[in-house]
Amino acid sequence: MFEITKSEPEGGQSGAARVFTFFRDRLLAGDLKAGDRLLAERELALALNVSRPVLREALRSLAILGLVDIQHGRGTFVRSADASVLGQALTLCLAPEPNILDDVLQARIAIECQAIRLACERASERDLQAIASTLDKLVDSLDDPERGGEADYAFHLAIVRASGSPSLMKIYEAISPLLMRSHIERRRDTFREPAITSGLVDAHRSVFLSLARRDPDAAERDLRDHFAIGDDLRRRNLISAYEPKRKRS
Amino acid sequence: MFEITKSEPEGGQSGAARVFTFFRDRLLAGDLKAGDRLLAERELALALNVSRPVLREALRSLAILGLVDIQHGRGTFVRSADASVLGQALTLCLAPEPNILDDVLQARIAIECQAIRLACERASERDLQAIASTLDKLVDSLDDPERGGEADYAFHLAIVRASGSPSLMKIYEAISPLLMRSHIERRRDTFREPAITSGLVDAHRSVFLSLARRDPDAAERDLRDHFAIGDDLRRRNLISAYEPKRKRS
DNA sequence: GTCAATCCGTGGTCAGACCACTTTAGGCGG
DNA sequence: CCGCCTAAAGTGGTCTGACCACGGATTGAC
Repeated sequence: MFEITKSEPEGGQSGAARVFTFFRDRLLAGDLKAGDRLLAERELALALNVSRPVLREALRSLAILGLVDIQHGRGTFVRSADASVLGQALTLCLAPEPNILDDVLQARIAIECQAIRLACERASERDLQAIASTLDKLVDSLDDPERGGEADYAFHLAIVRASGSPSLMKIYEAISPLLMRSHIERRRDTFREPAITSGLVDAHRSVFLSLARRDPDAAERDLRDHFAIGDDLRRRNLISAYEPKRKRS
Repeated sequence: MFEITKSEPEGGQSGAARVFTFFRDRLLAGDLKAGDRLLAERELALALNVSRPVLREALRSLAILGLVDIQHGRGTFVRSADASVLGQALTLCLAPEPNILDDVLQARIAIECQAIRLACERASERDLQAIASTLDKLVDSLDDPERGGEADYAFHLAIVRASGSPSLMKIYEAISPLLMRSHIERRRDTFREPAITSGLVDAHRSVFLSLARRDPDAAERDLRDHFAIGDDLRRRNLISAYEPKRKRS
């Protein structure tokens, strides 16, 4: 009669919360690997001593966090950790803040400046080639705003990847959705004059060269200059948008 | 006969997922503010045209993300955005990586170095006083490892707060749990000799002074030196632990 | 007036049934 | 013998209605 019913707290939680932490800890401990298939809901509910609705509450929560993938008619599978949920969580946390689309650039600068310092130490030849390759794409797509934006992002992402730091990488991925939105909103005002784009390539190239020369201080300085120019450009655009009288003013 | 039953996709999702996104979007849009109380589950289920279990799956997911607070016998309330869930998500994402406790320090350096640059521009007198206050606590608690650790963390947190950047702040809070674990693990090896602690105070003080002088380059340099010393210390400790023959070697 | 028991509204859980989707196994026709 | 097609089995998806557990307010007794 020592059944594990309500008489035992089991960690203080009960019901769905208990099942949720059960699976989460199994995930963290590595008992469940990506691709593993869970038992059917009915069997799991039986095994864990809860009803099916309760089990489903827990599974649904795990699914929201991207830890499992529930497929109708097929089963529930363990998923590898996903950075997209991080991005969503960050977006939710930052949502109430004003001007978040501008502020998130600060996080970007923070990550990239540290990443490029690490990259100067750690980047392999393969990493450098990958960055150089994105630089080529950037040059090729000067006249195409769409592809150009992608190439720009790819360049910076390649730098963060070259840092070899999972933490920096994950955080960078997490802020990417917000960065995208920020980028889109900025491009709405910036009409991308040719003079600017050519300077853009130069800026990227000098960042890359400093990195290839394994000079952390120079690389960070180039990167900061690059960001400062973008910032300045945005400011000037804002001014020129309001200084001459507008129709709806 | 144009009821909103299964004939209308309603965004492609159905059931719990639909309810979840419904509330999430309301949260993002600001229609629901922190502290607001939701309708009772039975009424909500009726209003949203779903059964109570389905509604509960959605609510439970929202609760996991820290967006609502479900209280037995009282009701369900909207919660203000919580960084703790961010920390958990980050921990989950980074869990499979090796040496994550060391690597997360890179993220810390990234955030703090950018934060202190911003703080040099933006910090108010009140911010500076807050930082100075934590510095005093640090001095007071030199002989108490527990309080000393807290004061140390408070000092760095105050700097990030003084940056006035919500993004940096949230990300710093997000990595805090991992930072704590990292700190604990490191202290397990570091026997905190008096000579070190005194140098620690000097390092913090010079960081603060450069910040108070509004000198971004000097402040970042001081900060990086501070981190480098800690890193070096850890390395040296590791070496001294393995260099003389150990029992279990 | 104070304290207690009671009642009501809330979330928490359960059981069983049925629906929808996917896969597979078997039968039927070629 | 091969291939297609249908039916069945297994899975998640949903619903219904009931009951339990907790918190607070109301009401009653002292």
